[in-house]
Amino acid sequence: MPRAVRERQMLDAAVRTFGQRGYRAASMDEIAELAGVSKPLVYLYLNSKEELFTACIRREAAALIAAVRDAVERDAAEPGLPADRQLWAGLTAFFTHTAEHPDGWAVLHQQARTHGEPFAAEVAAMRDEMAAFVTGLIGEAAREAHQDPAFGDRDVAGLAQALVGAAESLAQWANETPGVSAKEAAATLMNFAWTGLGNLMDGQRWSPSR
Amino acid sequence: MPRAVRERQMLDAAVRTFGQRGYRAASMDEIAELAGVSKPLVYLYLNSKEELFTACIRREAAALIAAVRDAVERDAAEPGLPADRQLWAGLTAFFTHTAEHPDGWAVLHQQARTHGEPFAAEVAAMRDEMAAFVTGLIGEAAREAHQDPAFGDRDVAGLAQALVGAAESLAQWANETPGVSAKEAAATLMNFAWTGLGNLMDGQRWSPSR
Amino acid sequence: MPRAVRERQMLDAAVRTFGQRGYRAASMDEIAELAGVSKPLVYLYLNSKEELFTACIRREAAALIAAVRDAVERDAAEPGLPADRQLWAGLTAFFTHTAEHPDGWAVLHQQARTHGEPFAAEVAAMRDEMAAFVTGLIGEAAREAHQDPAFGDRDVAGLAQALVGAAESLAQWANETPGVSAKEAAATLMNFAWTGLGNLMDGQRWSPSR
Amino acid sequence: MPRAVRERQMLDAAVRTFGQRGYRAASMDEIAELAGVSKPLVYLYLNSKEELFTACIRREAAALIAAVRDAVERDAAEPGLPADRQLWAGLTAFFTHTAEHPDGWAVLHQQARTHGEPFAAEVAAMRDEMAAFVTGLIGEAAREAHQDPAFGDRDVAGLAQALVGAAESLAQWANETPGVSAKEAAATLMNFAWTGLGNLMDGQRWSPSR
DNA sequence: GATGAATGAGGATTCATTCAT
DNA sequence: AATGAATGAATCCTCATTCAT
Repeated sequence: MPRAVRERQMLDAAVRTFGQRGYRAASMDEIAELAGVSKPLVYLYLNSKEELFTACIRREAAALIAAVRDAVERDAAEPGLPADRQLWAGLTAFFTHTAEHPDGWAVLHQQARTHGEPFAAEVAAMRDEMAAFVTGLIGEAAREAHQDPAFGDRDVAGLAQALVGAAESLAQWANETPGVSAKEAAATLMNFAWTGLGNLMDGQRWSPSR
Repeated sequence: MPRAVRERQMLDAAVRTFGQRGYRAASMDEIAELAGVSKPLVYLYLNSKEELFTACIRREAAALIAAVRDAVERDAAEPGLPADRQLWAGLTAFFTHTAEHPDGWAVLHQQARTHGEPFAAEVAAMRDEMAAFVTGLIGEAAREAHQDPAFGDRDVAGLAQALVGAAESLAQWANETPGVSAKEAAATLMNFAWTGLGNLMDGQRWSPSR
Repeated sequence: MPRAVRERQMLDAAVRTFGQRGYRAASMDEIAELAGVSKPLVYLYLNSKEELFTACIRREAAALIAAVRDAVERDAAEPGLPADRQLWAGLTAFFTHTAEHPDGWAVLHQQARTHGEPFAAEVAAMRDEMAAFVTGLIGEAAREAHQDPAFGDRDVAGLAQALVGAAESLAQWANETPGVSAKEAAATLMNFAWTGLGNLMDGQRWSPSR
Repeated sequence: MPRAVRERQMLDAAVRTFGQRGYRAASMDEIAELAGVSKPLVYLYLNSKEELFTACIRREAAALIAAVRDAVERDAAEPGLPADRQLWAGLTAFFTHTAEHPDGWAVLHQQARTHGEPFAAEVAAMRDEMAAFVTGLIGEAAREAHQDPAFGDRDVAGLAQALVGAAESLAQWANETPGVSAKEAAATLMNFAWTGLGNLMDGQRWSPSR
């Protein structure tokens, strides 16, 4: 059996195990058994638990980003579509992908961020890529609209954080609540966020002093 | 030394260790040493790692909820304040508390949700209490504004979920990013969400078909 | 509360715990709690787990011997009763006492013999007393009947062992089998053993060469 | 070194340790060291202390039963031998085997019965097999001899229990008392029991009323 | 290319025992 | 006379990791 195939089997098994058990609770024994190979082979191909976990993070992050990017680009191919339609397409792809790959999503969202520096950096890279992506959709407009030079990168990053957090929370809620579809979750999020984002793009800001 | 004091020391040490290392990686040895007591004493008072972790979750959740509730109630004492001011007060308190207790927040947000049923339920209870709280602030108004009877409990619940999720994500981001204050995080979230909520209350909804 | 009473409560608790859990599995904590006192008091009165266990063995052994001896002596008060009637009385008392004090019996029969020298010696002392007692009933006669000087102490001890072993086995069987009374067990044992003993007293011996 | 060999070494060490120290007092560390392997290997092959102990019980019980059965069958091959000769052969084999494997016998007789349900059941099975075996030797004859229909299965079972109990107790005694041979123990038991059994088979019964 | 065999290190949990009061 | 508070030392068990083949 060619190496590439074996390696994919191992990563599949690892993602599933890490996603369900967590990094520490997942044992190399279980992963090897689930992959249908012997433990030394796992070490031969992937060197250590840490590297294996890192490989999982990278693969799942790339897959998620690709899914979102593809959807948006497919959408953007049609000319003249407004930004909200593109965001909608991306969110729908996000909710769909995470619903279809719950273990991969768990690895990224729950496990990777919870275990020290080697892994947090990997996820940070993905988050940056996502943020850059979102920035591409809303950032330019927002920054331009705001004459206020204080509205900078950090503000955009904060918005992206809020959007992702809301999306994650909704994804979990949608999974737990019977009858809530990915589309419905995406619509709820758009309802929640879009007008706010739009106002921001128009230069309006909320402030405690009214 | 009286039992109550020792117990508090242990919980402090446990929250710190769990928050930094994670549930599995935290060792009872380290917790005991940090608390300045012997391991058997930890077991005598808190029975097991699981119960110790649960006790941490409960204490931190109660403290967080109390902080938010107190802020809102202190604010509500002043008559005639609009709903957005109350939400702003609650959010500021939330971000302030999580910034001041980063380990406690890590326990609630990252660790507790990542480790199976005994703990997830504890956090879910807190989250529900939070959501119910938010619902109390925005629910009535939203429901009245919408003549559309299809806008029901589930929509309100979805919005609350999105708001809480966004807040949690921002809190995490604020903790990790140097120089982001609680007020700034709260403002970001208000910017992000409030106008959208306001529009919803006025009966406007976003839909993919424009 | 006077010391003697407290001490009895502790021994009661200890016998029950040792009998049900075994020497190693029984914890001083459980014994102290069952006795309704604090652990240091147990140590103040009985010094150590070993000494506590020894005290249990001594008390239970004395009680069992007393029960059997009393029954036989009460019987022997009536003049002219044959040896088998006395043995019958003793066996019945034995089965009755062990049935009424299962934990005490477990301590003597199962626990004490299973745990090294300090305790085995105690039980050996009781066994010797029992054997001497049985010897008093059957030994003299047997030894006299056997002109063969090779029939000595060890033969009598062997017979006592066999008798006690059969009795123990029957006691357990009687406890486990519904509807088997102490009297029935005693009768079965007499049936099993008495004629053999009688023959021995008459100088007959079985031998493989017929 | 092949697995089967290692496993036998471990069982040997375990039987010795359990037999001498008792189930609770025996430590996996000691067993592993005595077997000349590391502790994890013991767990890899035998899973847990409980399963290791169960494996010991099963192996020793099977060996003992096989020894007795072989002896009787070897004896029965010679035609025309009476029942007492077969019983004699079985008892001699029993005492010989227990004398040669004192730790195995201690495991079966003392340890296994003293420690709760998982183990007691294993020994009960062996004991039942033994009893059934004895019943096969004496049962038919006894039942036929007794016209009294009240002499039923339970009586035979009781006798078998008594015989097995006496044999076990004598084996223990023979092991502990220097200079007592297997043949001597067997002879003592035959002396003790056989004539009684014979009388029973002839329809005679002892009763307290003479 | 693949594995059966093996282990050093560490982690949760329990227990007999003591002291200061 | 009695106890609340505290611990050193084991004990069971698991896991990431490595060789020899």
